[in-house]
Amino acid sequence: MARSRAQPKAIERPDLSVKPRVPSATVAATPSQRATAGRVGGAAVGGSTQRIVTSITEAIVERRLMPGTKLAEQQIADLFTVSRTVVRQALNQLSRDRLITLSPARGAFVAEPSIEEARQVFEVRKMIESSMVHQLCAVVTPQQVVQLRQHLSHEHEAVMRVDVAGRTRLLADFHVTLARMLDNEVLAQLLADLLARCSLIALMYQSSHSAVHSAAEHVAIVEAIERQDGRAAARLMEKHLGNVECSLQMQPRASDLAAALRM
Amino acid sequence: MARSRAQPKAIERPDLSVKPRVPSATVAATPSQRATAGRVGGAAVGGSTQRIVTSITEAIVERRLMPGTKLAEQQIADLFTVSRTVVRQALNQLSRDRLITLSPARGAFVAEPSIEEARQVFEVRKMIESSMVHQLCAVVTPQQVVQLRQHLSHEHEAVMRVDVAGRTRLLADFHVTLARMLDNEVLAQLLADLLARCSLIALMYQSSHSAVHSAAEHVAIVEAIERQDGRAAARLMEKHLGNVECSLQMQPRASDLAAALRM
DNA sequence: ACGGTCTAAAGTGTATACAGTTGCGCATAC
DNA sequence: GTATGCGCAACTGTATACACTTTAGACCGT
Repeated sequence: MARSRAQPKAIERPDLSVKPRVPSATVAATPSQRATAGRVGGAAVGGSTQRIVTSITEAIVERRLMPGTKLAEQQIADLFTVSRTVVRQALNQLSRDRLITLSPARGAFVAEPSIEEARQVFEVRKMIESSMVHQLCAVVTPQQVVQLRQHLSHEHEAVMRVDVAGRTRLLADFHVTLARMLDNEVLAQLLADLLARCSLIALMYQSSHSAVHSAAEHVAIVEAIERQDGRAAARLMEKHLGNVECSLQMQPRASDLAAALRM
Repeated sequence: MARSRAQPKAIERPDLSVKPRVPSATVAATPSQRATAGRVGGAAVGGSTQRIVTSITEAIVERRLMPGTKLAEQQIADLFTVSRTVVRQALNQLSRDRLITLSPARGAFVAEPSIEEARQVFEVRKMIESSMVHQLCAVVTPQQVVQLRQHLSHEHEAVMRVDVAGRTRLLADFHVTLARMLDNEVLAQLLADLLARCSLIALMYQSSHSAVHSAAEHVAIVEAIERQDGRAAARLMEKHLGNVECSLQMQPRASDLAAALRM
């Protein structure tokens, strides 16, 4: 064996498994799994690639892979028992999703979004989501309100039982759920993309904006939607996102400091 | 040579060249050229890949490649004198940009966005761009107004001299220019992405909404911005996009008919 | 002892080789 | 003459091989 390929299957893997999990599955599943999505029975072309993308995405969102971590191709290839070719495809997709950054000839690293980038992402989210809820108010159905209320109760449960991973996912899913209610897949995917980046941002700048707070604001938004009060809903959404953003900028934290030293 | 590789350099290439062009270069240059962008002197890692992405993107936007056209890997590899490995990377990026669709085990084809998808894209654009101009009105500088006026005059010139490719590019650039004025790269890239898709949509459903009309509406928008009248600007932008969209849906045209027959 | 340079190992970028699948054409049977 | 089945050619998907870049460790010079 010329290189480091040899291990029978996996050695010292940091838990890059593909778990089924709760029946939400939106955030981690969204950014890249659109490209070569289709096909069920036969080939499953992007099958291997997609499996890797999903695993790494989940690993990043769930904080098992910290920002700045190097992702060596051969190492990943060994973990998943595929060739580097497939791994490279996956890394390219992840790079497009802004979850990792590719440094030419040096390798792939888990992204470390800057505070400026965070600001921009939240600004875009405000634009999109305030318009979104505004429009939703005009066309929302009673069933959809019920669905939203159910989601809120799920959020509440997750917060209560201090299920960090679960509540993070649910809090993000809330926004995608709103997008899907407008029957606009383009919007939903766009937002899902931004939310994945937000997950990374949130865990870099350790949001002090507690989950409890977010959940409460979600409740207020849903109430405005139920009243079909578009203006209020839009305003609440903007405020909500502003709060989340503010609680980030407060602390240019450890990980960022480390990044600074590295420069 | 086992396969069809043999031709010295290029044979019967359908004009996939990389032209410098006018100093705008935004639409075609935007969607994918962010991933492995950096580096100037040495390696130029994505260099080859990026060259292919750019060429194909331009070819699609400028109607040299019609929707539904098959893009065979080996053929492209021969044209650019690279291996299929590089071509596949490029095709993956293009697929992520929604400019082509990858059919597993069948190959890559220039995308044929559906009318429904077109509707969704325009809806998202309305959400984003109306908020965008609204915000811009609050922070716009005199220099920026001057810049916008210059852009308008370029549009006017292009329309006058019936420069189809140029005017299409400029009309799209107008929107990206607005985005960049908010100092929000995330927003600009997002919008550029949507605009590339719009180019494809526009040339599939042959917009009857004449360029003259669009240019006139752009003028009205800039005037509102100059007055710093956020409400008016947002309303005008929504109306503008609505007009463009409407003029598409009117005619489910030839290409779409062909697609229908193909099914 | 500290700093610089050289060398070797590791890792990325690209090309090639191979295996599996799809699609098309031809031949044969009805 | 038409329809159906078989076989071959082309092409995609994946693995492997090779070249070049980066990087870290050792050795030498100051």
